[in-house]
Amino acid sequence: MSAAPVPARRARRHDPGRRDRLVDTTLDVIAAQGVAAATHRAIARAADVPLGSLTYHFGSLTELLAAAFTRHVETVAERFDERMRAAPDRAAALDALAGHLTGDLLGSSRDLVLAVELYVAAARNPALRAVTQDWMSRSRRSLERHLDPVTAREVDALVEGLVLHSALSTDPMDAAQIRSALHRLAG
Amino acid sequence: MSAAPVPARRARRHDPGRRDRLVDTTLDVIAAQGVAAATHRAIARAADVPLGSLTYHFGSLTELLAAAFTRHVETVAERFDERMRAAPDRAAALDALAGHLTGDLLGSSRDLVLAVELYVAAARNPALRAVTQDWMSRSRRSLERHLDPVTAREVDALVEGLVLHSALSTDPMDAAQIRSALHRLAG
DNA sequence: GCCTGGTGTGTACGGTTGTTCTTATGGGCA
DNA sequence: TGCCCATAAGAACAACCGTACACACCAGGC
Repeated sequence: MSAAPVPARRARRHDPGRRDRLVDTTLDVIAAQGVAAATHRAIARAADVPLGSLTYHFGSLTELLAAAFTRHVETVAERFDERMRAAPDRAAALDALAGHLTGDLLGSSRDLVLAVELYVAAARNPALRAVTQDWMSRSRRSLERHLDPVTAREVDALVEGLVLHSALSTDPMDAAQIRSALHRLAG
Repeated sequence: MSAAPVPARRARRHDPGRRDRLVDTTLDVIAAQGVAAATHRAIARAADVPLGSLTYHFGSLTELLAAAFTRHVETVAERFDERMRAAPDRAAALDALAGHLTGDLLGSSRDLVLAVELYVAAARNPALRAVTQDWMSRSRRSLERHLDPVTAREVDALVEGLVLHSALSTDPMDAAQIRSALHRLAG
């Protein structure tokens, strides 16, 4: 039995777009287990690539996390601005905002979890704070299509609170309550 | 030179109340460096006790973190309820709430940081989520001294959003804006 | 058809972590 | 007074971490 001089198996090869796939997988891992559990090894396992592939494509773990959160913000902010652009007036904008909250963010717990994880990680990581601030300013700009700057800022704060509240509370507010709170604050 | 058969120095002893002091030191470390950096060793260094002392007094790191956050919530919730009890009517309660926000929470970055760190940690840790939910229900009960339940819940969400917003934004809302937003939502 | 450089792969290293364990010690009760 | 156990102390361990590196491979330009 000397037949196996090559114990190592060299399986898959030629995987173009792997870098992109790693960014998506990173978001999956963060959503499922939190940013603290998003280690090189956990992401490599989830993406089914060897460990070394991560440090090849991304200079550091922070760089990878920043790329992942940037992609997520890009997606959500774009979707939200579309909703605001489509709204004909202020009341419709508030309804669209309520729809964005109950549908996009709170409906899928994935987006909600990613938002909170980003908030948390950004509190200590300057590179991620830039991503968060970009998100804040973009969403405020979208709101200002229909609201004055002061109200837009208040609404933005309420929205963040609702997100957090929904993530942690046992009995979060339902869609009707959210809609009514928004109209009371900005109607 | 065989004169030193006892290389280990056994310094301090008899430290009653060390357990309490460890809880306070844990909060200090979390406030200064975040919950992710609140390791056994970091806390032991800050409290100037040996490493083994931590696992002697607390069965696990999670248990210690829960004890620390519980103490913090106890302090803040008690202070807030005092403010609500002292307010004679609804308008005074809203002003007192604004004062609580701008003075207690947002004024000292310590309380603000601890709140956000707790939010984050609670998202993944069931033991800490219980602490958060206790905080939420206590503060809502305090609010209901002057507000109807529905409004209390909305105000609670806005407050959480304001806390998060202040922690992360480059230009947080000032005291006057906060006061006006509260009165608009619940006045 | 070669050659080459970007890509893929596996392993190793130094450091940090939570937790366990053995040993010392002295304050307070019998 | 003398003993004893709750407390204090420090070393040790296995697991896991980010990162570095040496080597294998093959698509595409010559």
